[in-house]
Amino acid sequence: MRSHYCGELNKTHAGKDVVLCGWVHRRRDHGGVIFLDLRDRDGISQVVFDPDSQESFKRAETVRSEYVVQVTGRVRLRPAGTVNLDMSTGDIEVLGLRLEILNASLTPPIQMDEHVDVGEDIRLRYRYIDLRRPEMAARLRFRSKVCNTVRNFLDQNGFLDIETPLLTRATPEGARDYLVPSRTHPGRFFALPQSPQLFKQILMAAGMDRYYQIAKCFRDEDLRADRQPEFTQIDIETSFMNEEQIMAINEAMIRHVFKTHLDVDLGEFPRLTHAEAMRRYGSDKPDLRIDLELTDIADLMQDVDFKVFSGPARDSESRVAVLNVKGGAKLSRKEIDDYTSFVAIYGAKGLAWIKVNDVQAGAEGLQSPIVKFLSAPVRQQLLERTKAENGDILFFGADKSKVVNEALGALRLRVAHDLGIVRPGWAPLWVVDFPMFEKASDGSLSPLHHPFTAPACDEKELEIAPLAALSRAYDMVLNGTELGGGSVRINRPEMQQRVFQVLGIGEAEAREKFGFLLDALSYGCPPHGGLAFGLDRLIMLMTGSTSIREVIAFPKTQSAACLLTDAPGPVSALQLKELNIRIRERPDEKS
RNA sequence: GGACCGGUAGUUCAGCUGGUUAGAAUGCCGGCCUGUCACGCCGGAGGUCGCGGGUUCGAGCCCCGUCCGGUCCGCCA
Repeated sequence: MRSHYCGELNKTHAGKDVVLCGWVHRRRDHGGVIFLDLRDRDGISQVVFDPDSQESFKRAETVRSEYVVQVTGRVRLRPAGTVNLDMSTGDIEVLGLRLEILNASLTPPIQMDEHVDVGEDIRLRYRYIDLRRPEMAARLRFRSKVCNTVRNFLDQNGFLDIETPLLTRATPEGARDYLVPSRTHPGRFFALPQSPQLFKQILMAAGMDRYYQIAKCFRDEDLRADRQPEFTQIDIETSFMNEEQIMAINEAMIRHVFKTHLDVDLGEFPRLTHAEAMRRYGSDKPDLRIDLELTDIADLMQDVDFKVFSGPARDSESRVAVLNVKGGAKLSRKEIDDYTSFVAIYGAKGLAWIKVNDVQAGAEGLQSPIVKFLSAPVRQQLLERTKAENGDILFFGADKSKVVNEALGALRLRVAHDLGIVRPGWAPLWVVDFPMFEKASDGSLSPLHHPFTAPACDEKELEIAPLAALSRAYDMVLNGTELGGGSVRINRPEMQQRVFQVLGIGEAEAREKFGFLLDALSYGCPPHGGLAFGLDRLIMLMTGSTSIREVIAFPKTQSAACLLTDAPGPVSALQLKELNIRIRERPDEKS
């Protein structure tokens, strides 16, 4: 039907007869001459119809936006002065000799016009039109090409692409599962996998040595701009490699992807320990494009009441830290108030601040509601330790560590974006030496990664001081986004049991839920580890998209619905009966 | 579960302190136009102001509820 894509034509095709198929992007009817911008997946070419070919000219008068047409014509250089430098095909045009209308279109709800941005609900409802837009087509193409590069890279490094089941067991830990009722086992349910974690470990036990999969994962949790209920991971696992080797090969892969598709050299990724990341940036996924850092000052503030900072009474979990915002003294009272409400989202009760006008002038040089509570030596040390200079503003956090980290960590990002001091480019890093466990609000321990992560200590140390134990986990972070995370796994059943124990999962319960894993570890499971990348987030970052939905063909809305198909939908009484399911109250069905 | 923003023509939006017949741009329809490229010019059609209730002489505007879309907190081992 077609000889060329619209976007591939250029000067070298001049004089050639071509057949193009595509959508009418725009029609410009000048009465005696009609221009059609014809668009396909690949780009846009201008087709000209003039009255010399009467039949096609007449037909060209009738076509409208988004009609699907086939054009037979001849490529020619555009007349002098009519070259369009903004178009990749702007040197040429196609003289239309024949025009076939393959299908008509209603007036589209989305204008194919880069100057109008349509609401996202309309875009999702009419996704097939939205995806015709060149930016969207380009993003999906980019995604496809990156996947291809990843597959080739892993294939060349000996990784096998192995599929794991989508119908699997519910795991009560972690995120909420999407459940699938079993017809053949009344009252029982499959769960869609939150990740292929256990299957890939079992593949290692099975001697597959190196595995990868571009895998769909499902989590029934509330959505965000960078979170979808179903999403895609580049899932990787290897045997007989330590964390250094695993990190090296994954770093090489990401570096290769950036070089291939963005011509960016990411260089060697720096490393930060989890503790250092929290201390300096208040975050376990710091954006290193921002130079601002937190400074601890608990020792300086020993004699200062936390009320000065609007914080709760001091205790063993407290942290006192300062964020020095370079050049921030120009912030207005209104802006500071806005930041105060901003940190309140993260639980901070207030936001004390000091504008540094003149470091030499003592209290006189500092503009602040709290400076009167600080002695001269404290002021002096504060300025020295935060490396404050004239024109800076210091923001204080004094609260539970968690609150200080989250509030000042988020403030750091927010202020840097507002002030435009985020360095352009790419800032990758590894975060390592994560703690094994953290204390939940009810006092119980929960794993920081997942319960199959190997500790960096032996069983005895783990038992004595679980909160002090570090894990053999690592996260890859890029520009403040967690791109992927992984670990060396536990490969001996005794250690796995011990970790379950620390987590309060008894032996019987562990057997019931993870017996198959413990068995697999008991029959000669090699040392192994791996990593999983969020493919959607990777593509989002690489394409500069603001939402994960921009790089997914058919995403869900924030309430986890599909506006295109109107899923989830009701099912018939018969279907429910076969599944042995009764709905307690049937909610009003949408018409 | 919670906070905040939004919902008015096919689309993107405006609509003042509650007051006559709800506007603009674009798209759409008709006419004119032989070098445009967001073509231009002339004319025209197009509205359940998300939905339900309330206050009022009177509601797009105020109040209550609800639905939908979005951002965030919680949540996401």
